[in-house]
Amino acid sequence: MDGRLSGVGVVDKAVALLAAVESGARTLNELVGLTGLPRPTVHRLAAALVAHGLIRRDEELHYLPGLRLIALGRAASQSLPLARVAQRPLEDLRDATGESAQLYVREGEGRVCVAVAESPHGLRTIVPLGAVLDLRRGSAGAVLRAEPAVLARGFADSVGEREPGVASVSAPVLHGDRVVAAISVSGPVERTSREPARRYAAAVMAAARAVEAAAGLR
Amino acid sequence: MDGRLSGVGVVDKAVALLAAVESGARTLNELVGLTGLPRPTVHRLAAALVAHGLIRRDEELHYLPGLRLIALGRAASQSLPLARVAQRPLEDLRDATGESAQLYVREGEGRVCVAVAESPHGLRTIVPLGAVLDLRRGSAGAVLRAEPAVLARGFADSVGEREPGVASVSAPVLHGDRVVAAISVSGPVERTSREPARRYAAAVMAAARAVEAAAGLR
DNA sequence: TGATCTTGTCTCACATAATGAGACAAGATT
DNA sequence: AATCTTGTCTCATTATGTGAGACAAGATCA
Repeated sequence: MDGRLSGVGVVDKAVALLAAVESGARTLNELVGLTGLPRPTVHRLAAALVAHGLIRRDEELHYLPGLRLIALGRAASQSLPLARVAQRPLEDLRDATGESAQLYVREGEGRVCVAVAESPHGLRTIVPLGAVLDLRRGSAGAVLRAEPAVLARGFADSVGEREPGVASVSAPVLHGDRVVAAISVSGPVERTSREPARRYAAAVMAAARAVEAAAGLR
Repeated sequence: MDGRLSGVGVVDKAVALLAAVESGARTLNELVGLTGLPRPTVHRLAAALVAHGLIRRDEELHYLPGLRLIALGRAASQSLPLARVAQRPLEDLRDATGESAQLYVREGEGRVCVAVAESPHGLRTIVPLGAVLDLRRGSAGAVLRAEPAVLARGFADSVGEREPGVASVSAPVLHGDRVVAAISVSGPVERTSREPARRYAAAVMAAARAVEAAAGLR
């Protein structure tokens, strides 16, 4: 369960249920365990979500993410033109560096991966689309926090900060002087070296410029 | 707003809000108009959803689908192994017929498109991933309703039934004697002719068998 | 075999928690 | 300056969601 509060209890509980189902809970009692809610409450709320297609149940009565979420997820992706427009630059960046490239946007106190281009290597960084990461960690985190030092330099790098063994370099995508997104390359330190910036900073910044141009940001 | 009731009012309202935002409502009053809910209620509920990332607001305070939905949508897709496994057969079917191919599963009194392979033609059928269609219409609807006549024949066809000008042929994907999905080709009647079955039935049924094989259904 | 868990489900008395009319400030139009 | 229209907030009211507990049906035990 994620502990956020919203002022509307039912919504908190319903979202906790969605998160629990997303994270693989299948049986009623698993949902109860994961959310900490009383069983009848889980049952009733889950039933309500099922009625709306946000949760579904298979023939064994297992709870699963509802198919309605597919369309909602699509709508969310499409509501962010930046993600669509960044796809090409991301792929170029991936091809130029050989490493996985991602686009992140800030979301409250976290950051969300909204576009990816995966490295062809067998050993590569994988950040699932939609993944919510810690805003306090990683080079993309530093960018999205709009750290003055980072903005002055035009990029940020990190080694094993968010996850051991992976290094990354990120650059801000700017709209005027506002950071609207962070574009990153990341890969295993074995390939990227302990000073990934030296190798990748230029390419990442170029990609950021490409995204800005494609998005028509001045 | 979709008028479904679930027994938990707050959930109904929250879902109505998600639907409204999905369908493009951007301002508070648009949400009010679309859902029929009182303004303070919309405001409070929307704020709650924003706190959880299911809705987001841009710098102009417009309401937009929340990025959290991206991950949930992914989870929903992945929870349906059939969709992943059907991708190849769908593409083969598309290539064999030149028309768009879709996989539908039943969801309550509707049907949801869970996988697609789009025709290369300029004029083609487009069914967005996650789209919820009428179970009562179209050849895929007949399949998912498990109509005896359809099951006996092994396929269904329709011309201009769900949407004027488009014809389709669908076959059931079976698990034992249970219909678990419908696989379809559809295109403009100008190309498919008024008797699409003659041309496509065999290919669609073959695709259904391929999906069953790939999914390990006996 | 019968006893004991553990499922999912449902009811219902209770008070928490959501409600929504109304008021407010701040822009935008007039 | 007067009038809409935004988004936002409060607060008295009670509708609404709550969850302990009971139930039936399997599963697993002895």
